[in-house]
Amino acid sequence: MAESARPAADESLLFLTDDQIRKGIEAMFFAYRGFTADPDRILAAQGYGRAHHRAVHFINRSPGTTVNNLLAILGVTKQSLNRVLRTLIEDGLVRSEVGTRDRRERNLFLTDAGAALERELSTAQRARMRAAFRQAGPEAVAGFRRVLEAMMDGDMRRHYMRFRNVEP
Amino acid sequence: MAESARPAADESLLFLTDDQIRKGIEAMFFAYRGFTADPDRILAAQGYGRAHHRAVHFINRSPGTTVNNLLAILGVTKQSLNRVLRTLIEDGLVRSEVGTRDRRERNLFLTDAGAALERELSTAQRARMRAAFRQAGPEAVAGFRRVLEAMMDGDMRRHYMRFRNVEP
DNA sequence: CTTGGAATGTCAACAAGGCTGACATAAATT
DNA sequence: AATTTATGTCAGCCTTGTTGACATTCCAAG
Repeated sequence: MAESARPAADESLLFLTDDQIRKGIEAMFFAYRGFTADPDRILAAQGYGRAHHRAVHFINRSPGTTVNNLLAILGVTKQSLNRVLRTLIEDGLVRSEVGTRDRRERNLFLTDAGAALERELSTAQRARMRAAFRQAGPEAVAGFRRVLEAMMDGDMRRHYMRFRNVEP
Repeated sequence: MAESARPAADESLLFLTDDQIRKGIEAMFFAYRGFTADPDRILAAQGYGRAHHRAVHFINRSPGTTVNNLLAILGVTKQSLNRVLRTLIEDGLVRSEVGTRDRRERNLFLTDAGAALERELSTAQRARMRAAFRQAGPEAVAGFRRVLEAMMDGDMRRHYMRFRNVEP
């Protein structure tokens, strides 16, 4: 805010022009395609889809999670999740145990085979993310995270934040 | 590789640890939900889906674009796109004109009604993006864009970059 | 001019993965 | 004992993706 105020209006807020925002929207669209491309290929080769990936990811992330928990995180209906979960259990990738605390609940775990698939998917996805992070640099990564966190719905931000607080 | 490699490994590369990368992956997942949430509500109320949004968005972005062009950008089959396009044309949101240069081609335009829907969708989506941008600040936005661009597939980056070079 | 091939559209069939509604069961809670 | 909760399951519907086959239109090369 020294001698000239114009640069402040023209430059400091340039990132909020409609055109910049539209660029951001399209960046999000195209980047998400890249984000899912590698796992999609692996999944398709095994007869699975993104829904399976999501389930496997979050079961791995908090082993022993319940069906209800997963429903809240994934934001789908139980019927939809159940269909996916059933195939994963039948195929021996997920193990469903009757809850100890509350025997109505089912605690979900990855089997060794499930963990192997998770690792394969995750490795591919992380490789791309790591390459993008490395290319963009640490400050860009911090900014990336800040913008994404601000873009989440409140509920989702809650899940994103307190994810590790799930009983083992 | 000066006297101490530890600081470089511990701090400067912290953003490349598996845990940081996983955080980035989940941020991307949860943020994309927020990204599409508002348009999804508007679309559902009118009996449309995301596919319609995408078509409307990119026709608005480059009026007169051809079906083939759209196919390349959206990455779906012509049959899939055609179904969406047909309903949009029937509903009077999109106008399809026989190409002048090459009369096999169809040039696609939004009608006034189509432009109105586009505006409604875009306004909602931009509002959220703008709020996120404002909250995160200009440097974060620059980082956000850099990471997303690095995450795109080559093809998609091409579309993202030279988008305005479409004949009018 | 004829023919080959490209661009587009259309029909049919199918699958994944969302959704709703209805209902069953077991277990916890009141 | 009655109710609520967590889960599973059946049936049916929608959107949006896929393949394959085939027609039409029209440019361009022979």
